[in-house]
Amino acid sequence: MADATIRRMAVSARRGTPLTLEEISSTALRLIDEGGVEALSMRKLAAELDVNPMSLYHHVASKDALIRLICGTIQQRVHLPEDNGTPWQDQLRALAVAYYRHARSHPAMWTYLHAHREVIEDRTLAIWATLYRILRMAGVPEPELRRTSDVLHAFVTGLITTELHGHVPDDPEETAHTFDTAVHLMINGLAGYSAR
Amino acid sequence: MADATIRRMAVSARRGTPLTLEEISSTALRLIDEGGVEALSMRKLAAELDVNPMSLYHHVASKDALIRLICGTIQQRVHLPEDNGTPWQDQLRALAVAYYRHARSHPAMWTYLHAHREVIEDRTLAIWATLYRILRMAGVPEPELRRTSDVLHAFVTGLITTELHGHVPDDPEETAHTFDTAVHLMINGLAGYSAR
DNA sequence: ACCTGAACACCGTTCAAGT
DNA sequence: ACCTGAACACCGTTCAAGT
Repeated sequence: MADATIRRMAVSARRGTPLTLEEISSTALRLIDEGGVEALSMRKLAAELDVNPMSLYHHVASKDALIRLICGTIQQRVHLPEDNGTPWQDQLRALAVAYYRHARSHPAMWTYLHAHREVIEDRTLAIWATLYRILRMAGVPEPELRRTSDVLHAFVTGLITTELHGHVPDDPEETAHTFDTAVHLMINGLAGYSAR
Repeated sequence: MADATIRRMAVSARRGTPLTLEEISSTALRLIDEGGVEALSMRKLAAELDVNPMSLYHHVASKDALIRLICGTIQQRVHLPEDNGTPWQDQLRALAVAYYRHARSHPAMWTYLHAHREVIEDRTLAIWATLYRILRMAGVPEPELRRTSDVLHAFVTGLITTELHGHVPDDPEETAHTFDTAVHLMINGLAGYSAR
């Protein structure tokens, strides 16, 4: 009815180029980055892509499936530090920093991800391999590895969530200092293993 | 139009008794407990109370304000352990356990609360006083108190979030063990202070 | 003072129909 | 194969009207 509709019909389908899953999910992620997960609606997303809302359902089963898809691609995007031969304390810190940087790049999606952990939990994820490697260096005994890595992951997750939603507007100095305190606490806590 | 409407009109207002804020917020909390925050709708809430949806707006400014109200009452409900003269290690553990119990009583609301931390942050809350007291006993120097308590609170929050959304369906033994690991890590981490 | 119905501007999703 | 419009069953909230 509106002239937007007429224009769209005239070009057969949205500007000529066909809709792709990649295009859908990256635009959806941008909307989430800009306004939080609750700002994503299938209708707004379709408008952003200059497409009929229902066209989306030809590429994606539901809004939920779309969000899960985005969660997956985000998780693969974390850049984990390699083993560089430095002491485990340094490597643990580097891992935590990398995780924090990753969270900062898509804060809203990250928060959603960790409040709906059923979406993650893929224990084959590279993060766990890296964490295991570092904890072995720290002297954590094999049977304690899984639990210890779970706990440390939970600690860092809690820390990042707090930092992301914490002090307005954003104080890098304060964040760095808090981060230092946290890493020191974790390293101290693990020190008991290598001492024995 | 439906006979429910006719019945309601006949009794003048919903079963005779007038609507109260208490009744609204406790019913809303029940709905959230049962189906998560996303299961709360003003219209479903009104139906549950056998009232016109718009009547709610006479007691509450918006759905958001209602949720904030519930967040507040929930937070006051946490039962914090008193100083009982035992070592700080025991008291820290007791505090963490109390916090976990509290989270378990309203998991959905608790998760929402900690993913929207702008709703909390009231530093006068009793939890911070208790944490400060314990950390002073642990030998944390005064200028480090705020940051250290922030970090430990973040750690416990992350741990609880993980536990709440973790292993299906619910393994108390595993939870207890993980909890032990976490508390030991924190106590070990803090031990550096009293040693000096 | 408190409650209500109709209405507005939104949602996600189904389905039958178009090219 | 891919896209579309109309429709359905929902939302939160405003507003004028009722008691």
